[in-house]
Order: sequence, then structure tokens, then C-alpha cells
Amino acid sequence: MYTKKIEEDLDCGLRIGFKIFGGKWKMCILDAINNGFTRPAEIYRSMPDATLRVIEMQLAELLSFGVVDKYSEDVYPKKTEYRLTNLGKSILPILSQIDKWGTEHSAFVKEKLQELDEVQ
Amino acid sequence: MYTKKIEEDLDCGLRIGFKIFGGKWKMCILDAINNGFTRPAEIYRSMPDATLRVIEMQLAELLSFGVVDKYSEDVYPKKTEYRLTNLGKSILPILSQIDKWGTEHSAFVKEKLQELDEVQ
DNA sequence: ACAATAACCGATAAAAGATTCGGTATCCAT
DNA sequence: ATGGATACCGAATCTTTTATCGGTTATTGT
Repeated sequence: MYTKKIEEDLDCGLRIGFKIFGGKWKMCILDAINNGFTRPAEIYRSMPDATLRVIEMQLAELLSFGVVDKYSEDVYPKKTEYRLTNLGKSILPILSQIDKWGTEHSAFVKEKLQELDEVQ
Repeated sequence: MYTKKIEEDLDCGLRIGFKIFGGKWKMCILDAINNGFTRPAEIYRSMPDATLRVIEMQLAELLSFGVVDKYSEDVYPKKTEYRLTNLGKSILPILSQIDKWGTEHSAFVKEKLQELDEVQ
């Protein structure tokens, strides 16, 4: 019998950050947009590990949080562009810092993960 | 009928970063340790929103990733300290940057989330 | 007319993550 | 010897997030 449901604490800057860009794909999507892949299909092709559906859902969330804006034009091919808002742009330094960290420690992390797999 | 299982791509620095410190509590725990709350019970008291069990599990993961080290002393009260490794310390700048971002945008984020709740 | 591309959405399944509960063991103070 | 504090762990279960599938609508090129 469960009684407690822990509610999210938004008095912590860390938690707020993760709330906004902490999903599995959000940072990657922001990175893609920043690199010029502004349309859903483009983003999808730039990161085919995610499904198009996921990208759409994440874009909708980022839109609702005010991280991206949406611009639609009625031309062919049906053109919808997502662009970073100022809020979205303010995340970029964090993004590049995490990316840099991950790249720098890539070898070590992979080694550790392999160790864990082997024990398994 | 499901066929595909997307495997994780660890060729992206962002994904590597999130793999290591992307959980709901990991960054908070690193922050707590950095602030001198080095023992599980201390960490728990410093962030009672999480349960002790969660903290234990997250610590075990951080330990296996080489982000923290564990030191036990057989004194009373049974003393176990978790300390940041060099890898763990290298995460701190990212941590403080996210915290700073979240604090700065706290008002805006809360406003947005409230809007979403109201529509709900 | 028909295939191809783009954007998007609903329902549902699966996987991941977090939480609760109930344990063990040790040590100290009363 | 009893109760409280510490550090753990296993298992069940809940919650959240992500993934898959199967659609709709619209437009272009052939």
C-alpha cells in the first residue's frame, strides 16, 4: 500500500535545469537545432537513433517550456522550423560543457561500463 | 509486435554525460558531498525529498562509475564516507553552471509550468 | 491517379527509474 | 536487554519516460 508521492522540488536550481533539458534527447535536439537542423525531419536524419515520434514529442515539450519557437510556412515541402529562443540559447554553454566533458571522459566511461557488463 | 530496441549511443559527449550524472538525484548527491555531507545518513538529512534507499542506490552507481570513492572506518558510529574522485570533481563546474541557470530562470520556469497545469 | 515527402497525433507497450517496505547486522547508551 | 543510530540489501510495485505502430492531412512530382 503506497501512500507517499514525492513532489518535485523546484527550489533547487539543479532540479529546475533537469526539468527543462534533462530528458534523454532534449539536449541532443537543441544541439541539432543549433547546428542548423531546424526541421523535424532534418533533426531526425541528423540523429536517427531517436524515432521521429520522440523528436516530435520532445519538440512539443521544449516549445511549451519556451526553449524553442515554431515557425511554419505554407510552402513545399511543408516547412516547419524550430528555432532556439533566448532561453534556449542560454542553455548552449551548458550543453557544450557537458559535451566536452563527455568527450574527454569517453574512454574512461566506456571502460567502466564494460567492466560492469562483464561482471553481469 | 515490437522488434527494435534502440541501443545507447556513447559516441556523443552529451549522452555520456547524462549516462553518468543524468539521474534524478545524482547531481544533488554530488552537490551534497561537495558541501560536506559525506555520509549516507548525512546526505539523506540534507535532502530529505529523496529516500535513503535511493541515495544508497545512486551512491552505488556513482561508485561503480568511479565518480566517488568509499571509505569505511570501524568506529562508532559506523562511519562510511563517500568522497569525490577527480572524475567527480571534474563534474562540479557543470553542476554549478546548471544550478546557476536553474536559479536564474526559476521564475520563468515556474510560470511556464503553472500555465501548463492550468490548461490541464 | 499514385508514390513520395513532410508534419503531426493517439493509443499502447515496453523499458527505465524511483519508491516503499521489510529485512540484516553492528555498535553504543541507558 | 532494549532502543536508537548507522549502513546496507532484496523484492515488489509504482511512476515516468521512451518506443512502436498505425493512422491523418497536405502538397509535389511523375
